[in-house]
Amino acid sequence: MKKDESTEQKILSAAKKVFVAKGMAGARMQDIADEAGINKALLHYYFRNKEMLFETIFLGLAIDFFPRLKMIFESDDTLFIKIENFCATYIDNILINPYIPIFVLNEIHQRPQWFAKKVLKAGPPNLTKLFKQVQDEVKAGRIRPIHPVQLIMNMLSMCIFPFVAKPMLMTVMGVDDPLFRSLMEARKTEIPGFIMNSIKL
Amino acid sequence: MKKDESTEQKILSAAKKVFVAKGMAGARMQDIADEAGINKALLHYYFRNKEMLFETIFLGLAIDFFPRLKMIFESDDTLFIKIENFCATYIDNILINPYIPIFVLNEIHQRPQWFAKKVLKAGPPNLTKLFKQVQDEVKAGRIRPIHPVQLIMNMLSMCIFPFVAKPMLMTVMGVDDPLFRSLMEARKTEIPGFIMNSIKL
DNA sequence: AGTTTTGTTAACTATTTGGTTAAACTGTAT
DNA sequence: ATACAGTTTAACCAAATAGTTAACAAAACT
Repeated sequence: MKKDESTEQKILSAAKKVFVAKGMAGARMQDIADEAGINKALLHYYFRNKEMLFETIFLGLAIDFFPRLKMIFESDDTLFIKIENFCATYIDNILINPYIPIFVLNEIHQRPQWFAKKVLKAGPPNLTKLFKQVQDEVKAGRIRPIHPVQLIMNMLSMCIFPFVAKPMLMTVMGVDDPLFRSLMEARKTEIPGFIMNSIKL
Repeated sequence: MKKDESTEQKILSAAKKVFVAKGMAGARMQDIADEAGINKALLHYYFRNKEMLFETIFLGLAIDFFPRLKMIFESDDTLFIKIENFCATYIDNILINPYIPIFVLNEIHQRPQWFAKKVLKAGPPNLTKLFKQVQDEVKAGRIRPIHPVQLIMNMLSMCIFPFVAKPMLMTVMGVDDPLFRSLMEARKTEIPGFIMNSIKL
């Protein structure tokens, strides 16, 4: 419970924490109330029901995130700069809240249609420009031939997956928290380097 | 409901389907009973409670999976062959049940300690040999310098992440099911190629 | 055939959980 | 002070859900 925030802010912080940790299905309204240091009825005073509170949190995360993607992907930078920018920015942001990706991806998996509807309404990042840049670089003979979707998938995978799989990787590879963090810091430049080495001719 | 299976098998199939789709917290014993075409009490006759049924399913998936990993990683093949083998085998297997990775990773995220205990008991794949191979290749000057953990993370990420993020990628990138499948088929050789290009000197 | 064991069900119980109600409290304007 | 709106709480309710019971059916055993 944080003292100096307004009740609504306390609820939002608490809900974010509980939803991200346990997911929509696993989260309990009582847990959120406890975490916020308030009565459960007060939760329903501010947010009519669990669904609305969840939607507020989930869309808050998405709304916070998509514009950053858009800015990078739809900018006028070269492909190489975009890749560097994305990896550094994305990893930096996620390091602050490492469990958001698994939460978001799992909820999307639970309700793909609901997500698709919300995303289309919000105006998703437009990838056509980025795709065209890849195709142009290929045609110009500056990079090896590769399907733009495959390239973007590779980049997204290498940036996001380690966070999604953090507990598994730590167990199976015997990595502890500080090492994980420093590996991720390193990846901000490792991944762009890895990609460049692979596609540059 | 499948007719010609034993009741226990019907339960296991149904439970796997429901747990993988909805996760432990979201799955309902009634759903599993319905899916198996039996009474809910019969579920408790075969499996004392939800926790035990879940454990059976989850460990079944892990037990089915780790040995395959071990075989590849602990074999005597060269690093390059291991990478090729892993990508092709892994993607082939996951294409059959594409939602297992997000299910498994999410449950591990919910109960990292429980998972760590189970994994240590089961004897997890030993990566030291693979790590040493990477270091040797680096020393011999056959590949660019790279931390083995980073290389393995890159490979795992590119193989697994697209399945974890399937609904999001399909929405954001405008990919449909057949295209997704063919992209994944292509990745069985694309990923090893991408990695080779990046690290080969 | 009769008896015991195993498998199956309908109906039930206990608990968890999302949500409501009505009363009490807090500050503010009259 | 008092009336009043907004805020907060304790107590409560109803639905959902995991798990139990007791009776019944089928199979295996004598």
